Amino acid sequence: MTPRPVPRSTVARLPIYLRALEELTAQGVTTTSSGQLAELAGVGPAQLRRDLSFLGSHGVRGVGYDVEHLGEQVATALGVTADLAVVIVGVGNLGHALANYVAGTGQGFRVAALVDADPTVIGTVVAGLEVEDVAGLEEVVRREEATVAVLAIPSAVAQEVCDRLVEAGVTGILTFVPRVLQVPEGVDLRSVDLGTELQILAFHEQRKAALRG
Amino acid sequence: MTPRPVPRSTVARLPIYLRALEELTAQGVTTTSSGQLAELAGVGPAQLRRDLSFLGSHGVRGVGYDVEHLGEQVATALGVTADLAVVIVGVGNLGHALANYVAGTGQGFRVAALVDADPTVIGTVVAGLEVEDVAGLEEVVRREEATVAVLAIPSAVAQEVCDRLVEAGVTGILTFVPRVLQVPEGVDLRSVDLGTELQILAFHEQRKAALRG
DNA sequence: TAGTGTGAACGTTTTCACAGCT
DNA sequence: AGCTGTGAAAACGTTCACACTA
Repeated sequence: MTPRPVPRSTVARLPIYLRALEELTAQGVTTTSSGQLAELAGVGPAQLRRDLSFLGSHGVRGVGYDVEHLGEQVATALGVTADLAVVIVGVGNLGHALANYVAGTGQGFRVAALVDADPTVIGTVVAGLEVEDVAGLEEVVRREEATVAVLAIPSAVAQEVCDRLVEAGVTGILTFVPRVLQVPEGVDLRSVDLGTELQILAFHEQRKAALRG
Repeated sequence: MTPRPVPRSTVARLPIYLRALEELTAQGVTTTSSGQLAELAGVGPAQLRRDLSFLGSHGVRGVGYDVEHLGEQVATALGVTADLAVVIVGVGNLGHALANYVAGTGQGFRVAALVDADPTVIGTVVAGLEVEDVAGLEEVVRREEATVAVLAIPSAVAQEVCDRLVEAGVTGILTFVPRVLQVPEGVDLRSVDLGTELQILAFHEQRKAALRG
């Protein structure tokens, strides 16, 4: 056993492999190969084997991988074996969609609480949970022992809410706010921004247009 | 002038720089430095200078960068100077949020059309636009001369809709569907998946827990 | 024989450190 | 004097190609 550190780029692909393995399980497939799995994941076979090698040797030469066993290994590596409590801050359209997504497909997660600042939203029930007042954010985080939060709130209040979450004990934040947030060492921040994604597409559209134009 | 190819990783950061430059403009700042801009963007000064160097030399040694001029250069490089038509497919909570986002902050984009399959949604007005029937997807794409589409629909129909979009002339797709999509050469696909993002956070949470536990 | 696991080659991205310009 | 722009070095990531083994 050689517990090498798993590279960032590999970690980013593990969830895709896990989904592919779940699909295969659902189809009743019990054994797979790096070729098949790579195809499903949209990567090269060599890359897939290299990625999996960081989790240890779980394949059988000449045969392939046991779908169920490999699925367990990937899930264990990702740390999605026990449900992680997630607090969603901001229950507009986006927060609403996120809450339903996590509540629905929640493999490895559960929506621990929903929080908003809008009095017309507080008290309503979304994804089976009553929306609570952001004023009690710290209590909610401590009550649920949540370490992960999702931010779907206006830019203007994002840094303040982020600071309060960290102060209350959150160490992982997924933000949909189009703004750079500052977090202390030891807190992981992942940012998803529609504007950024569209602008990257715009760049490639321009390049393609230039080649023709 | 040396029009070197802009690396992928640099392209991914340009939108962040553009936002930072717009913030500075809003604050009335006319000149900035790699140090200040890097701070706002959350990257190192050397990385920022290297990134900007791919767009040509626009800084002044000993002084810094002209905020307005640099903003124009970055916008031009990204291809967000003229509004790009975007079709949003799927107007559930997520599609709704995306439509409002693009319609609101739309620097470089405009929502050309909204499309859905649900009869109770078709005909309703969202973000100032009437939702159209997905049955007429191809006509909508051609009518608006849209080259970019956003997918916020159920997994089961995603590949089919994707194929139809490509067939109709779309060459850039941003998908929020948790599934690997196949697109032909020449079509750019960017994927955003909440489940993947949360699982990456779970990985880091586990690592931190292991260091303490 | 078929398919894994991995050393080695290759390509990309980041960082350093400083020459060069204003 | 101060900040940019960039060679050179280091770090990181991907792909190749094949030895190895069930």
